[in-house]
Amino acid sequence: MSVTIKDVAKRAGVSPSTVSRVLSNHPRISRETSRKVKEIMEEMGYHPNIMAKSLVSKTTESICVILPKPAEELFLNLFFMELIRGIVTQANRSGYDVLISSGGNEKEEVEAVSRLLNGRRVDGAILLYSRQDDQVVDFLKSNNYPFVLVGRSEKYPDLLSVDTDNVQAAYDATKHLISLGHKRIGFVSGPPNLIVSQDRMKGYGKALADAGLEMRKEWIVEGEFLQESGYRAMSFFMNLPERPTALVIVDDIVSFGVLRGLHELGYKVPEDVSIISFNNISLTELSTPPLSSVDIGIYNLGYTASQALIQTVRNDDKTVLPHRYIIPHRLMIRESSMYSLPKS
Amino acid sequence: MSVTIKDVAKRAGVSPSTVSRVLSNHPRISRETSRKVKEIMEEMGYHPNIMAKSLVSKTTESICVILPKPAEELFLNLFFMELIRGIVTQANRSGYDVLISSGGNEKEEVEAVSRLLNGRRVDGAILLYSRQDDQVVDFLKSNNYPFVLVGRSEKYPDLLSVDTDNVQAAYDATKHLISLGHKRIGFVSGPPNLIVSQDRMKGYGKALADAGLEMRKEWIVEGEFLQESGYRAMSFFMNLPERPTALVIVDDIVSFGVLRGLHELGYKVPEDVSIISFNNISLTELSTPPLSSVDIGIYNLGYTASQALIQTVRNDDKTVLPHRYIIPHRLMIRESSMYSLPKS
DNA sequence: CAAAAAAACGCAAACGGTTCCACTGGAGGT
DNA sequence: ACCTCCAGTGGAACCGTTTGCGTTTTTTTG
Repeated sequence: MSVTIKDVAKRAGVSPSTVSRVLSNHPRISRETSRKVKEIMEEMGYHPNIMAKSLVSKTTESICVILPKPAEELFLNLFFMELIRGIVTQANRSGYDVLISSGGNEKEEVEAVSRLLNGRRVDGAILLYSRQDDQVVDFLKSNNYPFVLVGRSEKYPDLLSVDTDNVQAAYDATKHLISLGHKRIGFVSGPPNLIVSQDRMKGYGKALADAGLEMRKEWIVEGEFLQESGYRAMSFFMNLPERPTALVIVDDIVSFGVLRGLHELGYKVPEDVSIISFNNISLTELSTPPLSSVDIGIYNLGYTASQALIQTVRNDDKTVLPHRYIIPHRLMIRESSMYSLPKS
Repeated sequence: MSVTIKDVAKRAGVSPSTVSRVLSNHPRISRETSRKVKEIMEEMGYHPNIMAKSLVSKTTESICVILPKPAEELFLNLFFMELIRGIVTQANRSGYDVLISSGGNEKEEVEAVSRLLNGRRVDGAILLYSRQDDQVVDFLKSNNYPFVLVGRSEKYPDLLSVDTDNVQAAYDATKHLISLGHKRIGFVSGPPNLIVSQDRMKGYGKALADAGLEMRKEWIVEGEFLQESGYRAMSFFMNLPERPTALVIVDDIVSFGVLRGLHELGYKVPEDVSIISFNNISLTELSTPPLSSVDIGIYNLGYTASQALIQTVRNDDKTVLPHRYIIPHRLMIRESSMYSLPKS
């Protein structure tokens, strides 16, 4: 069928071993033989069978990325595209392939990742999200498989991971609003079991506390990473007797919903309500008004994650050296928070 | 190291062949043996080695999707995320894995796809874009590898492909604008070597012709699938002595740029200029004003593509039955084109 | 110039499965 | 009681590579 190493060997009058050694340019192959074999390979259209190779070498030169539980919801987010782009670019650059997998629920995720790792189809995994108590992490950890987490785990603080300092990022964002004179600052959060929601909430609270401002329960709502969440949050906030004048929002996508809600209720951004959110996906600058956002370097997160993982799996002694890579963030101030509250 | 079929066999007191047969539940294995072997597999934590399996079965149960040339630009688009989501979902559902690959340029794409297919790492490929003269298509076609095209090829009309009827879609969109009373309708196109640009332009032209309207060269601009393109198009259009009153725009992302340009120049949408674009990515409904868009069922495109490909590779006699799947489109009319031109 | 060292290459055993073919034992047919 | 047939299983070759070790050839060296 397809031309194998043996065919090449026969044609070149050498042994298969020699051909193999030419392939991996082994030091003890003569210039001459190497040249000749390569020529014949070219001529016969030889391509190494990757499966056979990984069978014996016990390494697949590929990694997988596990999409979070409700891929249907979250996948919509530009966030993941950016991340994947970073991962794929880096991986391909290092000669690795990337395999994408998703599961309808956490159990299916575990099954998928088990099939992939246990079946030796991939060398390692990248997890795009860290839930509070993640079965996938448990699995990977207990089987001692190489993996890197984009985010962080509370249960295992010492994992190989790449993350944003979300507490600090939220702190900075909140402080920015405070510096504009706001005293009543609300927070629109994501799913409470996501570490990222918790961290950002924490930074928000810390900034308020440091400024001597009160943090009111009714100024905090939880939701999903969906536009609807922002929209619903608005009808709630705006019916309050005492409304927040500024909002920290857990994700840009939610901000879009907030924007729409505010618009429909007749409020102006930033005059009536100033807002700032996280991730700085493209499009934040295109909304009206353009959204202030904390750029967390998504592409970079993916790129770094891939790099860290591949470095680990390449390491022969397979010791996963735990390390937390923190990707720097920075505030992108745009119109949605370019308004200082008049002193009243 | 890891528990193999032989370990299980030994422990169960049967031969490896039998274990293998249990795995693929071969008809001629007794209930009893099957039960027992399965029990032992469970107990020992056996997982089949996928590489070994594909080495002999010559099938990998995985496909790859090739990201278009400048992944860095286009990847940004929500379009691809939706598509990939559809592909991955369907593939996983059919027990297939999906491998993502990108290349810096067309040659690298060919190399990647060659490595993957020739190296027997994947069974088939999905191409996300059809350029005018695509080397990847040439490669796949001439090597007789199974693949499906999302889009269409002019060179080979008879490929397995899934597509939108872009001519008709553009026709419908344009006709919609005409029905609102517009006579001066412009077109913002994408890269001219992309079939999709050409088709949409064709439909646009056809609708104009059918309505007896003129199609002026200066009302057509070409660009990229980028916001900037839309932005630039606006400064051009709006400096024309005779400006179009409505625009058909090749992609939603470009519309966002158009919107910004128009906003900065002080024009109102839809009163001064009505616009409609293609793809209906989420966020079209969130812009101000919400964008009219032709929904082309992106997720469905991906889902169908994956289905078609897997069906093909599963077919033993590997004959790729050419077929064009057309995914239906539909107009989503929103505020950006909800304005009838006053009779003047 | 012989011996030792180095260089270049071949042999064969893996890697973990699948599958064709052969073998066994019991059921059914005559 | 003998033959046939078939369900159930085992044996062994093979898929296409890699690699440790041994063998041959060449070069170096005393």
